[in-house]
Amino acid sequence: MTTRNLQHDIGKKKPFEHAEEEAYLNLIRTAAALAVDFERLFRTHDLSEASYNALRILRGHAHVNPKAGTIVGSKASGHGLPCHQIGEMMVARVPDVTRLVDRLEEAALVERVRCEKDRRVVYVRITEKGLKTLASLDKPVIELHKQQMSHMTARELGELNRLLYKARHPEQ
Amino acid sequence: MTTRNLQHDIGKKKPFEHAEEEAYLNLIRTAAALAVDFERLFRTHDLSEASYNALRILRGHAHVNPKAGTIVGSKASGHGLPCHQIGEMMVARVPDVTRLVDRLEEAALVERVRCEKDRRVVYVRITEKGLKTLASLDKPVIELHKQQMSHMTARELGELNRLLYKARHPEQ
DNA sequence: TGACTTTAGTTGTTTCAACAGGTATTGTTC
DNA sequence: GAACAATACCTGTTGAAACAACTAAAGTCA
Repeated sequence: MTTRNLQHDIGKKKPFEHAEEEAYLNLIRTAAALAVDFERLFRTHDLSEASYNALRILRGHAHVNPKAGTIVGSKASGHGLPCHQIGEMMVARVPDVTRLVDRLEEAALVERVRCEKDRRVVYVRITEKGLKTLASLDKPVIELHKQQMSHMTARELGELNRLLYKARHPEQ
Repeated sequence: MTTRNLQHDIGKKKPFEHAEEEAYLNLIRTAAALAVDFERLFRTHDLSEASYNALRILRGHAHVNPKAGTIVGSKASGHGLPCHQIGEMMVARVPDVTRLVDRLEEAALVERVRCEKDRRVVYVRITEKGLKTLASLDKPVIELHKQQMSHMTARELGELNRLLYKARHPEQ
């Protein structure tokens, strides 16, 4: 058996000179390959990976009635999250949360509420429609995750998580 | 010591229920974090990650005089690579090689030659200017790779490469 | 309290990615 | 060899990412 690796994958003639370079390209290629499937899934609900991510963050910080799955509190009371906090929590930094929220608001998946205490701040809150959209995606998303990683053992997934975390934290 | 992981990284309140989901988000986040540095580096030479990648592919398939670093063969003879092959070899699939090449040609980093045998095909060839641009990036790129991965052991890099490769090849 | 800095968000502009549709050339099949 | 399909690339259009400049509000400090 010949060892298959990135070099053959991309039709590179010579082996990689530096394992660091190979790791980087491997990372980009794998991330892109897996992301394509999710992009396609999200697009069936007119969402991008970024807008889905933002919605997930907002759901995680909404006051939801666990039984009914509805939002607790009125538009004015139960504030959501300030724009800049959304930006900080996104998996991939988005340098334009304003327009990301614009599009979500356009689709009535979120709503904006100006903060009265600090009038610079705008709270963003997920709507019932946003919750429903996410709910309809929950199962397909988990299933796609499982499908993509079905051939990886639990130990491998754990090790991959550890190495990926370490890779982006040089200081620790 | 508390174990730092993705959950704390993105300010998630609950731990991940599925290791598959965590691995995916870890992957996207790490790839984005590392890519940002390269995007910035490439942009100092008016290149994107995609156009740099295409240039690297074209250099790998050019007939270069190893001593002088110049291109062997005239524009008409030493053909480069057909557009669709470039697309196949990119680390991240680009569904529009034409305009990627358009921009590179605009910047005089590549040139196009229509294939005489099969007139559908257009060969793309890196120019001397393209080679020079790449050459000036070679050292900074390698150094950035090393810097980003300086805290990873050789064993960890090898394991990361193995796991990433496996992650995107469910069939094997 | 008034000048300065910082923070939060918006707006304007340019570039690029994504998708679909179109044209020219070649391959295939009856 | 004519009709059809497949391939290779180009073009048109739309939406979104990237970057910078801008406005408004709040904090800082002499």
